[in-house]
Amino acid sequence: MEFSEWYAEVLRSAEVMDVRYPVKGLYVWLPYGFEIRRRVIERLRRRLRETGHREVLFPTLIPETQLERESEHIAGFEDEVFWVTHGGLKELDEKLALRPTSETAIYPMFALWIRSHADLPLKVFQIVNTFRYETKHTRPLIRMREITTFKEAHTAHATREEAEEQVREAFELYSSFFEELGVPYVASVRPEWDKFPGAEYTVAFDTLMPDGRALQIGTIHMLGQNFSRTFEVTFETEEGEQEYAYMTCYGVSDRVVASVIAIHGDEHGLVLPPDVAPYQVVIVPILKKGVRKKILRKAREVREELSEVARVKLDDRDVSPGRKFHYWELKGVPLRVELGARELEEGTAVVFRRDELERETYSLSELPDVVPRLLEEVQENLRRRAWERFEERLHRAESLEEVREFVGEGIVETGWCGSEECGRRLEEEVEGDVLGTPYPEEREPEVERCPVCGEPAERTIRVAKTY
RNA sequence: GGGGCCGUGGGGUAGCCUGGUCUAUCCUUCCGGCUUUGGGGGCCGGAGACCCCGGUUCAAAUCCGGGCGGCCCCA
Repeated sequence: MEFSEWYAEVLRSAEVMDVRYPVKGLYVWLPYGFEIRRRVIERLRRRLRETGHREVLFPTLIPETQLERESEHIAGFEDEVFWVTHGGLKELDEKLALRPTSETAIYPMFALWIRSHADLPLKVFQIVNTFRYETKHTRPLIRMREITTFKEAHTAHATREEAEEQVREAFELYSSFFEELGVPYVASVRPEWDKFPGAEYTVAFDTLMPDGRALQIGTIHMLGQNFSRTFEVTFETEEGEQEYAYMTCYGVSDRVVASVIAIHGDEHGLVLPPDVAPYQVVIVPILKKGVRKKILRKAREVREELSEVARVKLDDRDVSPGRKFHYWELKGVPLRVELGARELEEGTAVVFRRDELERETYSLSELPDVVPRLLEEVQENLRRRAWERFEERLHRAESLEEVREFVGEGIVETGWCGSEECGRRLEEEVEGDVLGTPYPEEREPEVERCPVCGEPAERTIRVAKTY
């Protein structure tokens, strides 16, 4: 089955999202999907807090004059901003933008909050929805007009070095976050022509969808003093001078959930990493006349015991076991415990692993030890498997022909002389997008020559078809 | 930015070209009942649809125009 088709089908049948909301690019999170989303958010929220970021919440609306203060920034967004133009029947004196991103909402407040070097560093984050007037093929969680879960952090620092250090911290933070979800990635410094509007440079994380196209799943922007100059974010140094703050911002969107779904899923449906699975274990009692009550009683016992070590669901609906098996596989529950007359007699249970689709029998008494161990194994196995598949599709190419050959089926690395002209030519020649150069910066490029001009390569450059 | 295809119960579809027994097909789903339950069980009964607006026509799911929505290809 083709990826788009599979993806749409899984979102629907596993009840992640309902795509039937009657506005293009807007979708409804269903309870099951919402639980996955919530767990993904919580993991990132915890990491941000642990690294000293404090959570805030800014308004959704940004006045036009404020949004347009940074010219380069607004130029990058102006054709995709949603505007609120009326209050009731009255036209507003000043239009209000639905935030396409929050820099211009947040930094004027930074200007008020930051007075002295003692106020720095300032590190905040918020988890909000943002809006983009997408005109082309929208897709749930991948390209939406309302991004429902933008987890954006904004920081201000006294020195460039500290801001650079913050970029590295953000890189570590996101790397471990993606690792935890088993989502493989490469981090690249985006080319000049594709950086965040208004930033000095942008580091982006890209993963690969099953169809071979790259998906940007996170970005880190070094803003330098660009925005602090525009928004007058100044502080008094120890020497008593006024100086502009050095700033960074970074964010991850709903796409991270899309990548978890797409990367781990299989022909049976979702395969959820135990860390973010709403249920980690489902108990399916196999009821038979006569012993029905006994089996149910035992199943409840098992549920109580396992609840100490995992999130457990007992499915005691009056439908056939086969149907329940399919249902919970579709939902991606990592482990299934099957309990029937046979097991009851032997004091055992069958445990089925969603990732490998394999069964094994354990004694009931060892289940509380086995389950956490298996959950860890599933988590690790998904991560490892995903990385293997990812690396298989990381290609190296010396010539344009080779780049062209691989560009539809993964990320291609080749040499680059460093000129924008060659970068853009490369995109045209191979019908792909330049993702950028490796971050952290490599010592020597692996490919010796730029395949476009033939000059010695200064950097490795990555190309892929993108979403 | 350019081009193409499509919209029928909750999901997937037949019908549309050639307007009229369409009182709209089939599968699935859902509800009630009985019977079942070790990989989507069976039987009986029931519920549920022509995207919206306008036009052509005696007559529109079907033809025409627009809107909204979806999918695909190319740049």
